[in-house]
Amino acid sequence: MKTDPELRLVEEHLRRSGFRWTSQRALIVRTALGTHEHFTAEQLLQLCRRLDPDISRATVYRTLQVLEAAGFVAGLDAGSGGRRFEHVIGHADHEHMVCEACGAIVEFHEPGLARRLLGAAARAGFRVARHSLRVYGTCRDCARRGGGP
Amino acid sequence: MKTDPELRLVEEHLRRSGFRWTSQRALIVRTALGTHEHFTAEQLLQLCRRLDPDISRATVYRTLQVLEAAGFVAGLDAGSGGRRFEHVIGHADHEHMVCEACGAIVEFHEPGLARRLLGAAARAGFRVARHSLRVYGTCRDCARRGGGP
DNA sequence: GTGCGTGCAAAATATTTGCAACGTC
DNA sequence: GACGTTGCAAATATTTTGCACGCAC
Repeated sequence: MKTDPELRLVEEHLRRSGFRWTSQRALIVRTALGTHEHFTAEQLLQLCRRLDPDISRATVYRTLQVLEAAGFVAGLDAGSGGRRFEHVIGHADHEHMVCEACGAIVEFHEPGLARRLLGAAARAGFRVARHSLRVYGTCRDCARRGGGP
Repeated sequence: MKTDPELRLVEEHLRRSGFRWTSQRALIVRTALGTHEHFTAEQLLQLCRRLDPDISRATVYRTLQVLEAAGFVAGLDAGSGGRRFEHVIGHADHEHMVCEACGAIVEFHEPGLARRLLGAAARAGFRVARHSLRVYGTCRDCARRGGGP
């Protein structure tokens, strides 16, 4: 099995924070990290169950809380159908475009944006922990198909 | 009662879109616009009930769906305890810094940001309608007082 | 008058919690 | 061995829906 440095990073951090590292948590974290899409708690549960059919829904929810508090996972703007999550590691410095026609979420990278935010914040005496940028509109396909607004 | 131009704007738009303008919708929109920051559906319901104790939870939910589709209200990253919403009107061309220690919300303006977003989006074939940028961290006062993270 | 919108209550979803057993430190 | 974690099931919380009636258009 691939030794995933990101997995190690999470393990390291959780241990240092006084959390225990269990096979369930490893599975959940590995699954979350390996999921490129944005997922709901339920979807993550189903993915995990492919490898461990006995894992409990409650464990997934509880682990997501831990991971969110630790900053390894972040909640997204949810339409209906439950909260969406994404893992944060390795996703540094990217933003999200949300297509309002088809619901697709496209990631994009805007170089230097983070630096400029830090600069603007520093001028206001603000210490930045993280940020959330979301661009709403119409994606290429929907614009072509429907014409859009 | 104050004639709220933003309220008029919403009414105008909804009417034009074929929705009916009812006393309940007026109350919900007025309340949402008058609410400073994020609220859950339940909180909005309680606020509305101070003025109309008979308004139904379902009506608030249904109206929120309409307002969200129309772009007057947007879903936020939800912690636990249900989706959070915020109203969108009047938020043009400035961004928000949110202090996680005291809850203060500081607005700031980052010149050229909108232009760069449009550029990045255009490269991806994305047509931008609006965006939402939120910077989370510690404000000057809280950093000085508590030290922060 | 024609429907959309509303209220109510019930249904469907989503999330949290109590507790005994279990596994990590 | 102590104590955080897990699974299960039940409890809560949140959101949606069916239906009869009322109101905006």
